[in-house]
Amino acid sequence: MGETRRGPRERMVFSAAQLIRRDGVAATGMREVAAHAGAPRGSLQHYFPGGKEQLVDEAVGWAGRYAGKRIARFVAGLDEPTPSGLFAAMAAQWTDEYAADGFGAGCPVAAATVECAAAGGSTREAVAAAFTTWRTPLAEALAGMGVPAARADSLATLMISTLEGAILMARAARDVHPLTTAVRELGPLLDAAAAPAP
Amino acid sequence: MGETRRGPRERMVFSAAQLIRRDGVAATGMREVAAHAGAPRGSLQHYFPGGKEQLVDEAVGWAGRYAGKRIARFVAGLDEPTPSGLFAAMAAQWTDEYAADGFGAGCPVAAATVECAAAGGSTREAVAAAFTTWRTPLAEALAGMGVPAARADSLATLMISTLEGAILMARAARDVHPLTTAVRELGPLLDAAAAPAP
DNA sequence: CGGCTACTATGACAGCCGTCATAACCGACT
DNA sequence: AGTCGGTTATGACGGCTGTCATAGTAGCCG
Repeated sequence: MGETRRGPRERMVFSAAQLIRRDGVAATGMREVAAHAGAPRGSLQHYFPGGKEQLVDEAVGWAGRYAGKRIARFVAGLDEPTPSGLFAAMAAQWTDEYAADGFGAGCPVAAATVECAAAGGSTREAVAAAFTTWRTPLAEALAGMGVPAARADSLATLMISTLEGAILMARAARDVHPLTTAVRELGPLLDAAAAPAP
Repeated sequence: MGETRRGPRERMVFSAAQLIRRDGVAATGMREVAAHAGAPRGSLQHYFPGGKEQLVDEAVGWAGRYAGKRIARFVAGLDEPTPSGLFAAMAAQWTDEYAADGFGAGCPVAAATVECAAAGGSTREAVAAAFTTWRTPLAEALAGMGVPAARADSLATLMISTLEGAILMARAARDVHPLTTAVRELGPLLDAAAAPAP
């Protein structure tokens, strides 16, 4: 475990991310977050004086850092480092979860983007930062696999775009098909970019 | 105009779709929909006895049919019909809107998916149907351009996934870059699939 | 003219929300 | 022993939500 050893503050951020990626931002209540984290309700205003917006922002930031750190782990787990293998590992995280626990949850950053991008609060900057903390290590990993620096960032953006969209369609259809299709169709393109120029 | 000539019922569905794609499902109130449509509040329970869920479902269905019908118009507008040209036209609809009106709105189907996929109501089936209504004519258009039937549906899924994800990242960053990147990187792959097999 | 249907109008209701105010606990330090 | 800062506890508040009940109006039809 050790999970429950983390302080109540971090547990609430984690719980907020989990509830947001399942039900969305608006449908996730502050009281619900505290209850899910096993934290006292009174701690909410103590740890998050900025209110719900601060809690959502931190949950989004946590998700972005989590995704960014996973990149290195995925690369380390590959037999031979190829862009298509990395993308397949990223998608497998979702197909595995959907096969094991059902299609109940998506990406919390996507949820916050859909619900808060137009509102103009600080959450829009938080989601932008989260995508950056996700894309940057991904682009660096691609560069380390031989992708020219000029294209690495573009392909990283493409990979995240396609993955997010495939997650969306998979949840809608309750079928991992969009995810497996994305891996199959995009793989050759990614590896071709890593091949040494002729 | 002619727009205002449509009955109040259709106007409310249209307004619901517009508000949902901007603020999300939960943040869009019934009273707000009626006001936006210039329709009397009392008509809500008359035209939508199924409540908010019915209204959201119909808004999602409308959006799916709209996207499906746009495919034929895009194809008709191309100088020479190629998969990459079609994808570019689909993305251009978003880059044009974002350039003209800002990044205030996304895809209503995506919003409904994020917020209602876990709830288990009828909306999840509505979003699944909407994606099908969108993907089917797209796959047929690809097949008409020479893409083998077996791959047409996969590429259609890939195109919608990537487009939805790029819309998401574009709104987060307030930058159309993800959309233009998707078109540039995915174009060659799509056209290669339409080339006659060697 | 009566009546019937389609639509509109309005107010009330219970429920949940985020936020705030206030007070109590509690371990630590001197 | 005392007190002080970091936590927790609890209740209240106003506002908004979806939904319902009820009454009212308009217009066609016999």
